[in-house]
Amino acid sequence: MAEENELRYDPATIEPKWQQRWAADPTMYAAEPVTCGKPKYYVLEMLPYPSGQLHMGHVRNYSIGDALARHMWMRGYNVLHPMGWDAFGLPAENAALKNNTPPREWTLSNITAMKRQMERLGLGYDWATEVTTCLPEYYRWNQWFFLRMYEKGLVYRKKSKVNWCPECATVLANEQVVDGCCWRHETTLVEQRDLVQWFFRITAYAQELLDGLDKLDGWPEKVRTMQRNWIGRSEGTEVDFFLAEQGAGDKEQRSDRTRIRVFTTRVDTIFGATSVQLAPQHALVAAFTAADAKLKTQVDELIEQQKKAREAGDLGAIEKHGVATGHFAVNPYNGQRVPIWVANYILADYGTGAIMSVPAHDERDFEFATKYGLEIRRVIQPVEQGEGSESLPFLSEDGVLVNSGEYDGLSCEEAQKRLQQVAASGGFGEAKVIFRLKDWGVSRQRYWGTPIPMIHCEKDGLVQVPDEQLPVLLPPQIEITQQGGSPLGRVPEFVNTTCPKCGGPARRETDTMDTFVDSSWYFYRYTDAKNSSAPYDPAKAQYWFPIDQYIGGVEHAILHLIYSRFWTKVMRDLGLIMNDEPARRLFTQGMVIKDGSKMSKSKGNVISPDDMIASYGADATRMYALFAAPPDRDLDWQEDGVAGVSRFLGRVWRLATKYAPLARTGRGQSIKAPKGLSLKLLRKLHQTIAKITQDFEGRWHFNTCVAAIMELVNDMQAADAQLAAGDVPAPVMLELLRSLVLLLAPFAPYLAAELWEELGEEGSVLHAAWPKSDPELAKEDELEIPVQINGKLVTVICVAADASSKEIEALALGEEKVQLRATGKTVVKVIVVPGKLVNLVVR
RNA sequence: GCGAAAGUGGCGGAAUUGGCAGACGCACCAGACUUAGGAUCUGGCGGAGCAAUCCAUGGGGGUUCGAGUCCCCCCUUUCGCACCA
Repeated sequence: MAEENELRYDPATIEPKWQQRWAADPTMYAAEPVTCGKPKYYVLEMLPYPSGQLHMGHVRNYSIGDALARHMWMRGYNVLHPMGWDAFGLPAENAALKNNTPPREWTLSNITAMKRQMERLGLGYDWATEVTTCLPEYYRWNQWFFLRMYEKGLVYRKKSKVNWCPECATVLANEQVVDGCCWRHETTLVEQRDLVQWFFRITAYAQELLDGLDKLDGWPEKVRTMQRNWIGRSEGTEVDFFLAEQGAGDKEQRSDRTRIRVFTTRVDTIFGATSVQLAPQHALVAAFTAADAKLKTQVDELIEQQKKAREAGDLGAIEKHGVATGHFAVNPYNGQRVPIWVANYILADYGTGAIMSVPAHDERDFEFATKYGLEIRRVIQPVEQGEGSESLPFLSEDGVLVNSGEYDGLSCEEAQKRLQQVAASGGFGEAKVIFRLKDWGVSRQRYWGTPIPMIHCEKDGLVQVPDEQLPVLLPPQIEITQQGGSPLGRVPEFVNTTCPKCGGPARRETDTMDTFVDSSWYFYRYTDAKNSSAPYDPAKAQYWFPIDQYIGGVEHAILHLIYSRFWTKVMRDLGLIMNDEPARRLFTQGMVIKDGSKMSKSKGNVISPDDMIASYGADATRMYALFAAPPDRDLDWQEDGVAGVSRFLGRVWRLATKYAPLARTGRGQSIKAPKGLSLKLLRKLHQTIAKITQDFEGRWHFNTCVAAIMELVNDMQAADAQLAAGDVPAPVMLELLRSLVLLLAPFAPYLAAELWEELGEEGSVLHAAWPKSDPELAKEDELEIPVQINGKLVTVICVAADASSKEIEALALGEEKVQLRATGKTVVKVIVVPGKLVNLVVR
């Protein structure tokens, strides 16, 4: 029995042994000083929220990052591979409510548990640079940045309609509203409330955020497209229509008139404007309805329709309704009076919340005008009359103006320029670029977040907390309740303070910051995590940045990844870094699914990493996560597959332990002109090295890397009888096993460490040099190449690797099967692709 | 509706530049060893056929000596955007 156990791969023994040894050396995964002279490599996985449990998505994410980090270590790079915790946020407060545990305790104990899981997985992080965002030593720098940004005019406060999630009892950023619902509560409709809020002026960087995307060629096109859409740049013109008051005629002074500013991308069609459409929430509508109860009812109906559509998550499909206000507006270009309508398809928060309606040249306006019988006036004629060019709406900008007074005959493009100039000189409009991107609302009426470091003084107004008073600490003892308003507002010791300017009594700001502030710059902190006098040393950040490879889920394509790009640009403008972008390359891994759908508690299809590790070990679990699918695709978790990888690791273990004694005796001897089995296996080895090395450099198809290692092991195992008979000399065996272990090291670090020791190697496999493929050895001397007739496979011939086309052709034509098929026919053409195939065209 | 990605055995997937379709693994079948192991080893495993062969990469067309790969049309799935004026 005991003897049998020895012949068995037992990760439950091997892995904890190494885990203990590694834990005893905390510098094992530490980066070297910036002066070390090695090229640097910063590999980063997105930091997790400390929910208390790693899920398979984490395991996959970190297995990819860890394999890359280990590979780069072995390639001789100075590697920074850190980990931290995105530790502020609502779940801690919910847990506090449920279990009566303070958020801080709950969060910190979750961190301990998850860190243990990570260590059990054997992930190579330098814990000396660990960042925990809920600790004062971190969040004080959120406050510090807030103040610097305030000083630069990048932080401001305004009363505005905000997205309010009744479930979270707090405000949400635009980015956190998904289909009109809360991103955390997918069925909870977000309400609009009027609140005074703090904002970051991300729109100041809108153009740069957009332009930067073109240079981020190491990012997935998908993510760049999503960000482009989100930023939503649009070039056009703002034009003032004037309210034509009843009876006022044209006598009134232009300056006294009420302006209705509209935004349009097609000012060239303005002579075709037959109405002005206002969003139901437009300020002018409020003025109209105040004097018109019937209109008010109708407008309220429109607002209700919009709300319902939002609820259905389908604002785009809303049926267009509108109501005429009875008021009129004057087109500034031709003085024409057009009716003012209110319509449910006009968005209050885009552009000016008002449009000119040109039914002849806009699909939506056409639909609306048709429905309500509004005039449709063509003002653009196609350059070339073609089929369909006469039908309306005519949307192309490839045309010339008609029915447009002095502008007739101009091309659309020319007309746009001219009309913009006219508007500007006439003082009733201007060329304008607008963005869909809105400023980032960061106020949250929650407890578990970074306190905003501002003070309200009756005498001095808004006053910054002086730097030397940072951090503004979260009060430790607080009763978490579900009632609305800022929880900090209920803690008098927190709220009541003195004004730093006048020394008089004052009140602290009680809002906390959105947790996306925390994750916008955490990766800079890793470079200098213990710094207590600055967020980080700019020299260290400059050495490490940009991040060479960032790895995470595509769900952060907008929120986190746009905020951190913004933050990087702000820090650059504060002189704290030199780079424009945080990460050179971004990799978005696919989801881990089970039976075709996302793992979730409600579906009961959640696979626990702990269970997998307990059954098959960390190596098998990690390796399966890399083997089951290419990393950018979704991965269907199949436990039988993990068992298969575990069996494979067992084969490796048995093979290596069986031949390690022989291999050890080969140390120091050189391999001379290998032949026969030695040559065959060495050739396979060097092909495998080349394949895997290449994959790490570009494609990242780790599934085929693992498959390649399996092929190598299968070849060795198939030769077991010959190996046992001593057909392969000791130095060759050493080369084979040593390289096998090195290739395995990024994917199965525990087994690699164990076998490295078994082979009698000194030092850690982590810093052993990655094997180099010898192209001479990898080259086949004989090739099997297919012979086709008219593209159909007929036979396979064996030729020398350096055979000429003529030789190959002769060989192919001499084949019995070929002759049989070719009799009575003419060989029209012979195609020989050296090293690939022969194709005979016969007729 | 617009845009992107994808569609290959019973399953996950491979085929990096147009060149032997199905590597590697799972599941399954047969056998060996032993006999109760989630063990190991050997062999088989897209379909039809005794076979030679033929048919097969969502469907249809095309380019080519040759197409899973390139082009056109269509279908399905997933994701993103969706009255953005």
